[in-house]
Amino acid sequence: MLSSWADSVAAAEKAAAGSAANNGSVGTTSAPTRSTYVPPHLRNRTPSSDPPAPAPAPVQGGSTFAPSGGNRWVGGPRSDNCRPGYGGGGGGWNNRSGGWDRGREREVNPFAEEDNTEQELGEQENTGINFDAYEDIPVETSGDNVPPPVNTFAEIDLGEALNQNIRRCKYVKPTPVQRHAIPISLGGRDLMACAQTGSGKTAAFCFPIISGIMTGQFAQRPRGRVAFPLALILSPTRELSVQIHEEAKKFAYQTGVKVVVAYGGAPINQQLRELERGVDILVATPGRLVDLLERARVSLEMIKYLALDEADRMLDMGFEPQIRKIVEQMDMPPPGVRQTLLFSATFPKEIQRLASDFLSSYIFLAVGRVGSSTDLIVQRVEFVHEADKRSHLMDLLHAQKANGVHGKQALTLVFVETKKGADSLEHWLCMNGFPATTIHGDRTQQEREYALRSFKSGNTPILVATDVAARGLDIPHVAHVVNFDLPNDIDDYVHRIGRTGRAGKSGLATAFFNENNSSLARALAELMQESNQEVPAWLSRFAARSSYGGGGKNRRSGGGRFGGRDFRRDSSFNRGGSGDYYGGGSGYGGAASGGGYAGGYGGGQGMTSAWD
DNA sequence: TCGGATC
Repeated sequence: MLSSWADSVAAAEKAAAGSAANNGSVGTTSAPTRSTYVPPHLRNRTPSSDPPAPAPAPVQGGSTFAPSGGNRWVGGPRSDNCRPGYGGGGGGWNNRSGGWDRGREREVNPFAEEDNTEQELGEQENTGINFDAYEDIPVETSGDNVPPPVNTFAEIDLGEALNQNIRRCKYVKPTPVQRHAIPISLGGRDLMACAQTGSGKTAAFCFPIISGIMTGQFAQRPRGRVAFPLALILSPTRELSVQIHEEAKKFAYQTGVKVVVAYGGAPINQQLRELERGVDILVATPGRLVDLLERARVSLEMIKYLALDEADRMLDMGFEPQIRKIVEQMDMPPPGVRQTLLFSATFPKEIQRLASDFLSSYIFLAVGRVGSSTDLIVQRVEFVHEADKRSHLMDLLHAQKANGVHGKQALTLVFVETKKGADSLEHWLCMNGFPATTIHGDRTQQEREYALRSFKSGNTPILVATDVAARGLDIPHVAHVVNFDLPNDIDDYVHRIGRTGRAGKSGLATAFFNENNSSLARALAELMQESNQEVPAWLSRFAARSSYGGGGKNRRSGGGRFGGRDFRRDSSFNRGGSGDYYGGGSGYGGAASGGGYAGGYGGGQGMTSAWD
């Protein structure tokens, strides 16, 4: 029993060994300060020979940042016997966006660190991209006049600077979502896209935005106290915004397109200074953006592109008011004037209906996950009473350890329901000899980011997390996701298990189920069946017992193999019935042609696709 | 209910 789990992890680890590490890049992306507006495509013409920048003008509101609140930003994270000491080397706010180092105006090469990483990891790390796994991805598009997909980056005119960054990223061929979404976006169309994280969707919306900003003729934007971004990318968690920012900086390197991130929990002054130096693409979490808008430090008047990542989360109960405020009640241009791109792995139909308020004549795109026909995530459900969860987890971890499955190449991500529960489980694991850390909303931002780094590096190979880590985070080498507490919503389950099995690799997801999870039984059983997983008989019995009579609370919403379905086409939805839960079958399959491999880029061993 | 998201 136990050994079979461990074997699965071992298999997952083996398969996962190919994905290249994606260490966060570090550095500043500061364009030289200019007194007059220069179109982005004319900026940074000769970056390598840029003369040293003149001393920057004094920054409004005090040029030295002093953490006025006192210790919150100064000290390390709380000391835990489990968390390695905070030696000052790796942490600190000045580490990422470089706001403390204003004298240095040259754009830092975001690829520098990665080259080292790749060498460290060695060749075997880079041979595992499973190209075959996505030749038969099911794809559905709907809407009027859908632009045809492309098979290579070369077919798209993204401009030389962007093409060079694509080569630097070692992207060889576009992923399915990129093949479809990029031509749609370049065609100026609004888009609602269902695609799993790890399917390359960040690039899918960043490439067209960057390209559009480079080639577009935009009115001159005043420099000064108010920032006028041309593109806005919103995401539901701070860490995800950080991740998108880091990726976008790579894509925008030496294009002259300036990407700035703004999120809460971090000192705002630094972000304000970045904004004052000019911003083309603003990546933000909703709360901090609202703050900036209310302070009149950002105007959305010039927005040409609006992208919502994890769009279904952004439009659910908790976030919708803030999103409506940003999108509808400030100075954002209306749909049809701006271009709107919505991305998520799941798209409940009710949310699709809400989202259509933000869109104009949009195209719906659904891309199945990699290897959807033979799902690469092995899902297991164990019946575990509440009181037995800890010891059961311990059994799993011991079995993994006995199999030598631990450390950097086999990270274990444990999801729990509450923040207190996360702390308590982390403490308990540490007491029992398993190096663990935790990420949740009660920790300071500094602690959260430190925990994530420590986990990614393998330093703390167990991460106990709330749903803050469920969506979008790109953590290579997560071999095992444990749903210690199952979520109430099947979509959250889909997002959680999506932290493993990335980039066409396999992964293992174990869920602890008991009578408290009855309401999830049906949706879980259906999801597992749909993805060719073994459904325990006892779970089927739970599912039968808790039948809701159709499309009630736990409606299937498109997190499965096919990634969703356009609610505009779903007559049963429009009739208010429930009938077709999956919307599978008929509409799928045609558009994604395989083959067409660009070939020429990185060459040889090091080549990867655009998954990460 | 929980979780996340500004100060």
